[in-house]
Parts: sequence; structure tokens; C-alpha cells
Amino acid sequence: MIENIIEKKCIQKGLKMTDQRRVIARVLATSKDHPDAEELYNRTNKINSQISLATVYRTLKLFNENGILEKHEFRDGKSRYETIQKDHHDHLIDIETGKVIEFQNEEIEKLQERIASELGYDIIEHRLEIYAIKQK
Amino acid sequence: MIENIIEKKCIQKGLKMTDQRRVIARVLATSKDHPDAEELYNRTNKINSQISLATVYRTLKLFNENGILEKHEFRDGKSRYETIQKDHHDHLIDIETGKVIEFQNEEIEKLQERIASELGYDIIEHRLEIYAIKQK
DNA sequence: TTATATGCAAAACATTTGCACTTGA
DNA sequence: TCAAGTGCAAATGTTTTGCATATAA
Repeated sequence: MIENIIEKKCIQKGLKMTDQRRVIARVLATSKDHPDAEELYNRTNKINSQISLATVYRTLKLFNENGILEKHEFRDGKSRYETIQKDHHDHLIDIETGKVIEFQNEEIEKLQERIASELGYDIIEHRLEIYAIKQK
Repeated sequence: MIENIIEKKCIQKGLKMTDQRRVIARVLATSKDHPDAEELYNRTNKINSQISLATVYRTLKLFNENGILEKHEFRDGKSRYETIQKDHHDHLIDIETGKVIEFQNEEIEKLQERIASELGYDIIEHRLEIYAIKQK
């Protein structure tokens, strides 16, 4: 009985584990990029062709609502997903190749906290995306 | 002949000034919020009911491509527009009310430049959005 | 057993586009 | 005049949903 980190979280949350969810969880756990729904549909179907696109969408939504996945909307019109990591990071997107690079910067995090606090707010989440091109 | 700043920019860029574009430009120039296409359609139609939603979309795209408008995609599924200001700013979105607060922070800008540079990139644009709730 | 999940196809939603007609310069 | 802009309706692309059937617990 091979379990992955996502499946463990599902069980913790009391989510019913169907074959479809197990496969989607496995694909997500082993994806090191930021796939969209269609791409996940393609990847899961190589393992089990009984998974519909609708189920992929429903499962992504469920996992996102349960704090298992992060949903990103970079500027290409489709949502991309990533398993939630221990350490928060932001993204730099190469607008020529679409490549996504992750980075961390504690100082920026703190500055955001300070800005929100000065405006009388508590941060729920934030989004920092840098769209850039390779230096020539 | 009453002109606004947007209309001036259009003329500078050599864009043909139709009645529709003039009305849309006027509405944008006097909007202090971040309206979406449908909302702009409603506002322009109070002035001239001969403007179609398709033309609003086409004009927003045109203005955006010509550096007249900024297009934002906050997390509500529709694009919002704002005239480009002299000084760059980012946004804090009150997720309970939808209110958008603008803020500036030079330090964050510089940190981003440094991060991109260290990764070998030049920034084309960036997006920093803080989603927050009022402190209790 | 039974509430919940699924597949399928249709619907929803914001946005774009083809085409015939109109208009600004 | 005539290239460019417009209105309308149809098309698009992503995501959601209604409903009948299937399944985990």
C-alpha cells in the first residue's frame, strides 16, 4: 500500500479516497512543475484512463479548498496547480519560454506584512509574480 | 473641445478617434476605481447607448497595448482596468468587501530587481497583490 | 446502505472574432 | 476615398454543473 503525502493529507481531512483521487494525488505529488487541469488530465490518463476532465477539475478544487494545493493564475489564461510546500515561495515567469522559476525572499515577505499592517489589514494570502526575460 | 489625458495619448499614438473611443476614454479618465469591461459598458452607455460590449473589449485591448491602460486580473475571474499613472503602485484587496487599496513601496521594487538580476533576468512587468482582511 | 463521487454532455462565463456595414481622416 | 472601426451574433477556451449511475465507508 503505497501512499503519498497528498493521500495522507486527504485521509487526515477525512476525504473519501476514490481511485480517481488517488491517481490524481499521485500525479500531483510527483509533478515538479506547475501543470494545468488539461495537462493533469493527460498525465492521469496514462495511469488510469477512467478519469474524466470534470473529475480532475472537481478534485483540484477540493484539494485546493483543503489546503493541499496552491492554485496559480499566471498570465496565460489557465490555472496551474502546485502542492503546498513547507516554505512559501514566489514565482518568476520567463515570458519567452513560459518557464517558471521559484524564489524565496524573507525581506519581501516582511515588507508586505508591514504594509498591510500599516493599512490596518491582516494578510490572508498574496501573489508576487515577476514576468521577465533572460539578460542578453 | 474638451479633451482628456487619455484622448491626448490616443492622438499622440495616432489612433483614430471615434465617438465610441472618445466616450470610453472619458469614462476611464474619470473612473477612480478599477472597473471591468461590463462595468465600463454600463458607464459608457449612460453617455452614449450606441456602444457595444465588443467595442469596449476591443478598445480596452487597444488602449492597453498602447500603454494607456493597465490590465489587472485580481482573483474574481474578470479583468479590471486602470489608467497608467506616473508612479507605479501595487494593490491590496480587501477580500471581504472587494475594495482595492493602492500602495507604493520602493524597497520592494528594488528587491525584485535584485532577485531577477541574480537569476539572470530583466523584469518586464510584475504583479504584487496582497489579499487581506481588516484587523479586528 | 446511503451519502458522496463520477462520467457525460450541456451550460456558464468572460472574451474574441467573422462578416457586412459605417465612419474618420 | 478607403483603411480602419463597429455592431451583432456566433465562436472560443476554460471551468462548472445537472443528472443518472457507480462506489467508498
